[in-house]
Amino acid sequence: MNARDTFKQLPHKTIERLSQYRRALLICLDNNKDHIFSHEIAKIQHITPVQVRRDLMLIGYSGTLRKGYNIQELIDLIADIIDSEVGINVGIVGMGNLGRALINYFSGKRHKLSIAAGFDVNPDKIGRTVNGIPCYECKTMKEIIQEKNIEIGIITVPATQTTSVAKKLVESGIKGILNYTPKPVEVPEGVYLEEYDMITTLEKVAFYVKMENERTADMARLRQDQGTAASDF
Amino acid sequence: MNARDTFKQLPHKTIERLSQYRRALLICLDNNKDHIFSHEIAKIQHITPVQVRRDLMLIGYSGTLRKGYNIQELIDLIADIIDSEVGINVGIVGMGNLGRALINYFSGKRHKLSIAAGFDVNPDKIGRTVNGIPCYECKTMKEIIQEKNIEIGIITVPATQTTSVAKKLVESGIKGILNYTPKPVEVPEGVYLEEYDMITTLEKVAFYVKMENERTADMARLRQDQGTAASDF
DNA sequence: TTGCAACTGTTATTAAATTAACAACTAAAA
DNA sequence: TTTTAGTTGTTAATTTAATAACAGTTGCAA
Repeated sequence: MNARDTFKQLPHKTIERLSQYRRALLICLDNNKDHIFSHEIAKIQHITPVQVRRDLMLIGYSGTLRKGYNIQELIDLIADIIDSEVGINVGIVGMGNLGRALINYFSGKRHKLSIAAGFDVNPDKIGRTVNGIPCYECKTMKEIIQEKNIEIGIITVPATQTTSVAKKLVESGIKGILNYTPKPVEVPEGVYLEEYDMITTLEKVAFYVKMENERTADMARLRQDQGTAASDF
Repeated sequence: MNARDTFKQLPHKTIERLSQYRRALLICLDNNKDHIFSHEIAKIQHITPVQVRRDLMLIGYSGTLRKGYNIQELIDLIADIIDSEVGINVGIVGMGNLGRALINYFSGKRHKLSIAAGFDVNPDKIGRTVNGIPCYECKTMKEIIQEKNIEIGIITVPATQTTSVAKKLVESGIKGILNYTPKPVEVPEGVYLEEYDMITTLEKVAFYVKMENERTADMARLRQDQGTAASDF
């Protein structure tokens, strides 16, 4: 099995972490560091050093015993694995607050992954640019996507429009969809789909905050009871 | 062990899915449905019916054999589990595109979880409201958070500000942080932290699109080779 | 009324992901 | 020179999550 086939079998979670490692490594590089230890990466990512070493083992990268991992080398290797050699173009459907946030946030960060177009139905937005990215009319989606060789579509429209936008993206020959709306979509075999709902994440945080609140309340009550019992003597 | 203690031990993934089930169920309720089958929920969420039934088993909910699950009952039960009885207030630090997107997207969706305040350093934003949510000066964060009993903070500032904002939130007594910036933060024990980086998700999609592209290219090459071989006869 | 198809609920199994354990090595300190 | 502290790399064990298997139930249709 060649290297490329090995990478195909990397655990999904490892793929996510590699992206995160690179993000952290790029920051370290800016700070003029040249080497980094597994426990340093681990601390940044809130995981264990073993996890880091295991991931790096899976991609076949070796560090130096007392110096750790060479940051530039590791960045390059991660790029070899997760980036597409030819580069991939991305389109954002929905140039509202979230669409614009993504563009501003993303632009120029990864040169193998570039946002090539935005789409909207609002005439005020069509024909203008956001951070250099042109906004097109939704009607022209198919032509633009094929013309600009866009392979990934990000959906940031109101939930009522999600289904029809997804349908249109699929018809345009898109290969991957990232859906940021709360309305789940269906895609045919061969189109990779990732959905993210911000409410779910917020509710998860709220749940664990609630748990913690109840735990501390229980403990306070327990202390109180013990206090009362003691004073009964 | 009482019901509440059981819920504490629910798998993390189940918690996330419960939130997603509710989201789907609320839509179904709007469509005047009153019952739903496990395979229907499963299809919406892109998971298996068994997974759904297992999750519902874990929360101790039973459906009817030929009718499926009562949607309203299930919504109420999920609310009992994941919502805080008293309600939880949320603050958003950073009223840029992403912060505003969250407010618009979220407002009024869950009555046990409400965004109570926004914070920014930009004088143009301070004192104004977005969708009814007032924007305060960052300097007053601690007072506002304590005054309004805000327990969760969402960070949507530029990455350069992430660390100092997180520090300030912790000092203000926040219980949970949701960090949407690409810069990881550190929090003390007892503060629940969730981080989400949009670039990671996009890179993941790009990776699997790349894989699929290579797979189809391989297959095309294979067909070509076979064709050549056949024509050699 | 009997059989069948379509569900649910639960246990058993498998798979994925994480963590633990530890050997091997290195550089610096004693 | 020897010891020690601190690393990496890897296998083994454990935990968590997902899937399979299937018994039990119901209502409809033959």
